[in-house]
Amino acid sequence: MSQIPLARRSPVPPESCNLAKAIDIIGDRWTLLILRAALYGVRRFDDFQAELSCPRTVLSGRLKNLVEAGLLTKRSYKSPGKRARPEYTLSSMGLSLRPILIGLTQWGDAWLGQGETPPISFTKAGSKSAIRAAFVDLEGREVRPDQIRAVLRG
Amino acid sequence: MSQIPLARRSPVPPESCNLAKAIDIIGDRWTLLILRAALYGVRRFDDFQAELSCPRTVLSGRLKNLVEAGLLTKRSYKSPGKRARPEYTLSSMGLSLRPILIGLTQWGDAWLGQGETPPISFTKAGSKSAIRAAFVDLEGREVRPDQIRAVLRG
DNA sequence: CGGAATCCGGAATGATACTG
DNA sequence: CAGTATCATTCCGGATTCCG
Repeated sequence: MSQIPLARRSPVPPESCNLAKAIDIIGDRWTLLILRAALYGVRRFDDFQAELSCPRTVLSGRLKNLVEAGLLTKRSYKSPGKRARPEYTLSSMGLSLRPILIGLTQWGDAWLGQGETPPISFTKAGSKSAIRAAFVDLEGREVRPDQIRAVLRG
Repeated sequence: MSQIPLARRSPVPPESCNLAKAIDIIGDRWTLLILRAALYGVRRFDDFQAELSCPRTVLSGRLKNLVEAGLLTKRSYKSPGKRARPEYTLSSMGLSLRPILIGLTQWGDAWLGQGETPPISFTKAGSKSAIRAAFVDLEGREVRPDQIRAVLRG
C-alpha cells in the first residue's frame, strides 16, 4: 500500500522541523475549532463560545495563546451608537492557514463523510466547479503526489 | 486585515462538519508527529519511539487509535532470517493527508522559521523548482485564495 | 523488540459564580 | 458582553516494571 521506502528516522528531527513548531501552536482540538470559526467570520468571545460549546476559561486561554502566537489580532471595535467591544480577527499569518483548513475539511469529507454530500464545498468565484487542495509548481500547474520529492538543505 | 465578513455563527455547526471529525482524529500533537514520521518512512514501534521521544504507553495508544481510525495499517513483516515484526504503514487514507502535512510544514517554514532556510523543501520530480500547497480547479490550474467561494449544500 | 500493566503527579477540563 | 475566580474531577504524560 505504502510506496514510501522504509526509514529508521525522519531526515529532519522533529525538534528542528517547523512542522513540529506549527503543531505546537495549532495541534489542539479547541484551537483548530477556533480557527475554523474565525475563518467563517466569527469574531466575538460569546459567539466563539456559543459556536464551540467549550468552557469560557478554555476559550479565554486559547484565544490568548493565538494572539500571542500572532494568528489572531485582538482589537476593539465600536459599532455606531454602541459601546466598544473586543474582537478577534485573523492576521495574515492566520489567514494563510486557510488552504490547510479547507484541505483538512475536504479530507474529512472524503474519508469521514460516510458517503453523504459534504455540507459545504468550495468553488472558484464565478464558476460552479469544485476546487481541491493540491500542489502546484512555480507556474501554478498541479504536481501529482507521486511526483513530489523531498530535498534536504545542504 | 481580515476581508472575512462578520458572522455570529459558522454556516455549518462543528458537530456536523467533517473538519471537526478530522480534528478528533489528528488534532493531537503526538498523532501528528507520528504521521509525519510515517510519511518519511518510519514503520516500527521502536523507531517511532526514538523519533518522538515519547513514552511508550503514549505511543502504543496513539498507534492503536490510528489503526482503528484507518490511517495506519498494522501488519507483520519478516525480513529474511529474522523473526516477524509488526509494522505500521500508511493506508491510502493516511497517505492522502500528505498534502496537508506538507502544507503545514511550509506554513511553519514561512511564519515560524525565523528567517532561516527551511531544513527540507519539496520539488517536482526531475525539476529543481519548489512546489507549494495551493488550490486547483478541475483542470489542475491554480485558484488564488481570494477567488475561493464557499457553497452550502442546499 | 514490541508491547501491556501499573502508578503517580500535574495539567487541563468543565461547572458555577462573580464582576466591570 | 467579555472576561476572571474558584474548585472538583478527570485526563494525560512520564517512569517503571514485566512479559512473550
